[in-house]
Amino acid sequence: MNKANSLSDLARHLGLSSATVSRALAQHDAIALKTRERVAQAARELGYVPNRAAQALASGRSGFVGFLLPMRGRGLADPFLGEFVSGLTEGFAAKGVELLLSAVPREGSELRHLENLVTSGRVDGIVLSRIELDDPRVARLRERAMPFVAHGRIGPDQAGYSWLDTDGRAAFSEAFDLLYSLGHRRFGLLSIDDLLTFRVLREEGLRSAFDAKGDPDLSLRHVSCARYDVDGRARAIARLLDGPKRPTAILAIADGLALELMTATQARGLSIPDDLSIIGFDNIPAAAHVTPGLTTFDARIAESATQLAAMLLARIAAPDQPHESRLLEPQLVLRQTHGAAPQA
Amino acid sequence: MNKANSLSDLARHLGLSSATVSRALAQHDAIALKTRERVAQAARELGYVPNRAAQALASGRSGFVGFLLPMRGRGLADPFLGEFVSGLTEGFAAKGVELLLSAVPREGSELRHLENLVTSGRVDGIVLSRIELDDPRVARLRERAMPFVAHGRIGPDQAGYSWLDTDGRAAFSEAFDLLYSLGHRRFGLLSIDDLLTFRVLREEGLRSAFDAKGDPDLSLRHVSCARYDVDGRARAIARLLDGPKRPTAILAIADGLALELMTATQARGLSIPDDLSIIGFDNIPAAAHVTPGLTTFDARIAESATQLAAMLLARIAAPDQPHESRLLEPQLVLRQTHGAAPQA
DNA sequence: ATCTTTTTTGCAAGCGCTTTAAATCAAACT
DNA sequence: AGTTTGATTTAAAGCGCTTGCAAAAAAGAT
Repeated sequence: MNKANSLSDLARHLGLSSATVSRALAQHDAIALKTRERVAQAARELGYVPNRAAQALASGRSGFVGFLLPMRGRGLADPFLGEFVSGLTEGFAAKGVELLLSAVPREGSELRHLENLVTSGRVDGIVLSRIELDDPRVARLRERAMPFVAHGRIGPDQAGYSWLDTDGRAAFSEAFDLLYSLGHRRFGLLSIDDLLTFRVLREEGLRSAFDAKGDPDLSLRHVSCARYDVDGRARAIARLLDGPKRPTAILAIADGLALELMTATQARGLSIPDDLSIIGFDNIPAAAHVTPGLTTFDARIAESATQLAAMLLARIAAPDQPHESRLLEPQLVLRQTHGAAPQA
Repeated sequence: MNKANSLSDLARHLGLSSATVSRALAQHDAIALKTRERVAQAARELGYVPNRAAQALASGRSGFVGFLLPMRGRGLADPFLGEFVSGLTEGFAAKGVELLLSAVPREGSELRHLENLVTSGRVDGIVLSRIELDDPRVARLRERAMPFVAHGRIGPDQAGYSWLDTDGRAAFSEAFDLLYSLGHRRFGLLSIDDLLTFRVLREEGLRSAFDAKGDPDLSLRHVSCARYDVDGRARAIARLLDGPKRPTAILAIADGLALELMTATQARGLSIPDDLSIIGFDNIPAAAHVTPGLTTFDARIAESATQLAAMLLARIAAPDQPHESRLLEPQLVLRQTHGAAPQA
């Protein structure tokens, strides 16, 4: 009962050819069921584990799947990404596939990085997140015929690739309507500069609900900041809070910003929600732990990721199937940062 | 200027043998510098990217490095793991190595999973975290001669493998002394059941500082809970807070527990730090955002991870070098959860 | 100019698996 | 017994790279 370290060891032990053993282990149905069982049994006994590199070279498939981890910002320490990648990992693990975490360098071209990842054959498929309008990565992967799925849509053109998104547009409309019904008329929007589609869609949602009211008393102060610029964020928040006619309700494009806004608000001695109502988006864990608890939308991050993982594996298995898209409805989580508008 | 998809394409284009080209790209110094440059240039122009699977098969090294991601608990949504893995990824990326995130199934043997990872040749090295006393993974990897580094020590035997740890023992002594000097005499310790070495060491640190005082007025209520059991944690916290002679100062083995303790404390209408002082460990981001800010030790998680990455790459490059170990001194971050003991 | 020595390059043999096409075998018909 | 057919298995050719060893070229020594 010595160990079998290669297919041919195993084949010799069984008195079979390595071709048969290979097919048997892959559950090819050209191989008699009895043989398949015999092989599986022997493999188990001899502790045979196939060599991944050899499989990859021969088959052209690495058995890995990639995720581009942006190294600007906080990486996985960002609660959103942490939960997202965790969900991905779990989704893939369920099918025995592993995630390759490919760090996108702070500077240097992300596209070149992606290109290299693809042509080196390190991965069989890729998960794209933080999709931008007309994201060039999508175009590139399509050219290269590399299976991928996107967390988010690239804009008007939503066909020709598989995506999953959370309906931030509907959510922001809903948030506006809620606050309006609570008497708020002076609104603020705290957003980011980047052309990420999620921000564009959420802004649209707010704007359309705002316009739908046709209320002349309504006002909206819209400020935005660079995503990774701490000072810039502080300045944006200051513009929102310190100007004349401060808004009584602010929507933040994501929970991270909402949390910073809360801190800044409290630092100014204002009360939440008595002086200011705040609603965020994502429902990161910290949203529940902060005081008062942040009212926000649950984006079901981990679940989205798990679904994306399954979608990607399906694409890899059948690249010619039509593309699939899913739009999840975020759920409003009512905590303590929203309330009636203050009396003038 | 058509693309070169394989080494031999490139070699043909250059009028060299593929052996020379291979060596040139690897910066072998048996190859003339001029040739190396010529090859590099051509590779760039023809967009040649080596096939990773072929390299792996031929060289016996995959070019990947593995991390076992525990799927019990919150995965990467755990702020500690998120920051840790992020630091790892960054450390490896600096050397062009990618991290394979291998999810350890909720049930099933972690050891078997590890064994499989090793013998399939998917990774050249492994980072182990959450080390237990006499961690069997360490023994296993040693047997298999697979390079690895550990975040933490396995216990008394601290040689024979490379590790990096944060000195939680010293930290907990320091925390105790601080609280003692603030007048606290009734202490609590909120800990976990698992045989993770970090908890054992931190407990030792507290205990030794406690014993060193030899103060008969001192008391210590020590409770612990299963790590992944929400109810269990709540019960443990209740035992700490609701008994007679409630402690006036509690050390939590990690920030996650400290945060839950804070919430529970406030839910009971107690004031922090007026009624109860709390000190945690790790300095996860939430520790700064919570109100009042949590006094804790900065474990420099990301930095530890980055150092571990470098240590692992060094081991892979030179497996016969002596083992290295590093002990980082955590820094006490004074925020608002510690204060003078309440008057009896 | 010849013989060494040192540099530089090439030959060829794998690495361990998958896969195409062909061979073998057993069963089922004439 | 001779075919035919369908079910199984095998031989062999790679996949694209690395690397030990040998050969060729260049440089130095005599």
